[in-house]
Amino acid sequence: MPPPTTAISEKAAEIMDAAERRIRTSGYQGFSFREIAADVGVKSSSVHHHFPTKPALAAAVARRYTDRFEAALDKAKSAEDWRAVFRKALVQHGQMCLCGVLGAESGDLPPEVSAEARRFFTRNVQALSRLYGSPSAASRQTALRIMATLEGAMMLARTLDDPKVFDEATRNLG
Amino acid sequence: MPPPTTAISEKAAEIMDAAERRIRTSGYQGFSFREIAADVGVKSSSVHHHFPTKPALAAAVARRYTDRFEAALDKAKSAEDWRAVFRKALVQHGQMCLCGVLGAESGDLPPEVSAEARRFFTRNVQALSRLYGSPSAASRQTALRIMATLEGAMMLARTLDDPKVFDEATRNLG
DNA sequence: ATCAGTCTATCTATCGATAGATAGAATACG
DNA sequence: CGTATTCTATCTATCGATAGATAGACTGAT
Repeated sequence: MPPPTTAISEKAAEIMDAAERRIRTSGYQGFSFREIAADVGVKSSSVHHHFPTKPALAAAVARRYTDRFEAALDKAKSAEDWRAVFRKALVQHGQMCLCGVLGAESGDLPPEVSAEARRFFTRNVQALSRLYGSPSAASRQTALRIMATLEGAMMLARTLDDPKVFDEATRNLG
Repeated sequence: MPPPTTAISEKAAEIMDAAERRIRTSGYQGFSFREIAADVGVKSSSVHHHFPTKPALAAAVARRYTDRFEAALDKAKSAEDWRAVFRKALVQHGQMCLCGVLGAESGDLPPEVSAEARRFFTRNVQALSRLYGSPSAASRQTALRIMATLEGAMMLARTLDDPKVFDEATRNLG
């Protein structure tokens, strides 16, 4: 038996990889089916075969990103652990948080895409606030502040093209 | 005499207003000369008359934004004052920080535009760090952290479509 | 008469999306 | 078994719309 029957084909996963890379670099408006197709070595019509529309592709990419992010945070016990996960996303790929990019242009995104960006932050703020005791205004405030600092630090580090900026901006988070 | 001879014409200013609004909503890739032209009631060729290229227009808008921002911060004496300026930009116009949007897509921006985004953050981090004593690693770290939190909070508030998120995320900044 | 500002008209390039064809693998049937 | 059918993935070709940009004519104020 081949690897346990996957929901999506290998080619579809390659397409999502390319789309994620492009979106995290240039934003939703900044990628095209033709570019993605060229990245994976097919024609744009083949990309449409796997993902009918641009919003559908972007939403699928965002959903997978959120899933992976939550998996990586599964064992996070402190703000420092969260910082490490964000740091890895920035340094390892040299790129912004996917949902941070989408959030920045959220004023003009197809509904299905902005919904995924919203979902990312809603769920992560909830998870983060659980580290700070029972649900309360105080724990939510702390979670929002930390999430804002992490996302802003990624954006600053990318804009100033210096990963050290992330480390400096996120010292003493908790 | 019309209002004291301005460097740029009134129409050029209108064009920059429209461009700023569009960029803050949709990002650099998300606005076009035709849209801007329609916004101010001219043809796209007239926009080209005032600003030869798209990068030139975006860079001019970013430069003006930085100038105005620094003017508004002229009398800022505390992190709380900074917070108020960012808050006004978010609530009054219901939009992201222009340079926050540009920063998010800074991986694929014309050089003259990403240079303006970089300039915004470089100058503001310097100014902010002056509030925290003589130049030092510590004052710079604090400035970077506060700037990251303010920008991230704007993005979160916009994505979650709730201005209160900004207030919660930026409580106890200093 | 000059000159800034606007217009019409047009160019080339690219966009997202669709149609129709084809090759090959998988599946179902007799 | 072998044959017929269906599915998957890709291709070529094309659609209408829109992108940024340019050339040249017109208008109106100084």
